[in-house]
Amino acid sequence: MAENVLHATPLFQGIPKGDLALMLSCLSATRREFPRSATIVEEGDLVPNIAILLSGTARSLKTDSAGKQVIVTLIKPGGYIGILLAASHGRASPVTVQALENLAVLFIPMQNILTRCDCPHHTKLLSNLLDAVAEKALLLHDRNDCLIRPTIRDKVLTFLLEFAHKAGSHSFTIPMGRDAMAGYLDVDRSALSRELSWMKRDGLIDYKRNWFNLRI
Amino acid sequence: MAENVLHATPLFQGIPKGDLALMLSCLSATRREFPRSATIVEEGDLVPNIAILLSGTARSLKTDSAGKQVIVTLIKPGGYIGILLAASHGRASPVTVQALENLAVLFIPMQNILTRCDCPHHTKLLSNLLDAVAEKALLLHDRNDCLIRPTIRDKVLTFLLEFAHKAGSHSFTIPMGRDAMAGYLDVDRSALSRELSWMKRDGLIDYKRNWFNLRI
DNA sequence: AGAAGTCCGTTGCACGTGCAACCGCATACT
DNA sequence: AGTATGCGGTTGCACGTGCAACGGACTTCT
Repeated sequence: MAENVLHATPLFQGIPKGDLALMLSCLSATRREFPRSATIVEEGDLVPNIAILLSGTARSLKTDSAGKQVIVTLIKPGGYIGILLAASHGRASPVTVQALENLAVLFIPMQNILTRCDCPHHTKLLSNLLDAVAEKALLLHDRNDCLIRPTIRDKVLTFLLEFAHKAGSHSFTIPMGRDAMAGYLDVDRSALSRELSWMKRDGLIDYKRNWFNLRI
Repeated sequence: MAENVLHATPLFQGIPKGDLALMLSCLSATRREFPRSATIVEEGDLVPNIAILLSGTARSLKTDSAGKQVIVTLIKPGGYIGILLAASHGRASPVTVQALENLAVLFIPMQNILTRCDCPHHTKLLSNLLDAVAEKALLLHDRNDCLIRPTIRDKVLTFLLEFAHKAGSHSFTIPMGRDAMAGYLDVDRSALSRELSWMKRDGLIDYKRNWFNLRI
């Protein structure tokens, strides 16, 4: 079961299923379990391992200057914990990662990924790792692109154009509801609904629930 | 001269100066020149090479939905062009990179970095590359952290706390002026000045120009 | 010294948007 | 069928902030 999740994870893509177990032992990957509401990474920790979530869900959150807790991301099976921190040298974690349910996590020491060993597909693994880190960065870049727009309308247009670009069509469905969309764009949900209807009124877009159509 | 810039660049840190030339030829690095206002990367391009700016300055910009051009970053000698795109597989560039002056650029095919060759310090190079990509991602993360705060005061506090954390002190100097700070936080400069003086009035911070002191 | 430029702070005003509350419409469950 | 729940749209209001314009402190150049 663990292997199924791993094989679907981008880090091990392109690596034959039969070679996975060999690679994992070569990399000294270790499996650990965490009970519900345990802390996997604490704010300020150094992270020498890549962690892959095998089962359960976790969340990363940051403590505000006022002590308020801000949820940053939700991590699902197949997702990474601290991949950026492990890839970077000596960066302290800006977030705390908590288990929302009982977790099974696979740890892989970053050092073992960097140091070439004799097991097969190591080049592929490195390439995948680099790809995963770069992809994370590009996703952050995409969100920044939306966040820096001055008005909600601009944010929404940037957001939708990115989806249209990926879909290769003016018409597409987004994989989230209004709440998540508002959270991503960092705007109030009702303000987002208001602006969306104004944009429809102005003939910029058409939409119904999660389906959108750009008329630009 | 090119080697001086390269040796200072994070990608080649920890690699003895004497071995650099050998590595570059092993990696098939090629040097190219660009005249002022030339385009190095176009929006939508695929980027198979890491590019390191040897001399001159460049900027990356993005064309708005309204056709307006938004400046994203400024690139100085020793800086990278398209490192995230080269590290990611098949991602099209979201930005255009333009030469602001005459440029000298060093191109290194990403494939040659990934595929282990016999030249020394290749592991170090890979580690450095991963580190550079992760660092870029973490910088984007830090900025996101500021951008998602609801008010200017929250943004400023997050921004300053990050600096205080890095400096290890409540008192520090930031390497940018009000314009750049306002740009980073994506707020109006005058609104930033206003909020800063209110925060001083409220006893939260003290400051003078680029010097700040947190009293929290 | 005078002029011009740069950087930063101040302020009046208007507009965008966060906030709260409410409603309509689905789907799911008993 | 009736109720509960979740999601999305609507609206009045107040407040934060973008915007524009101006002034002061400081630097640079002629």
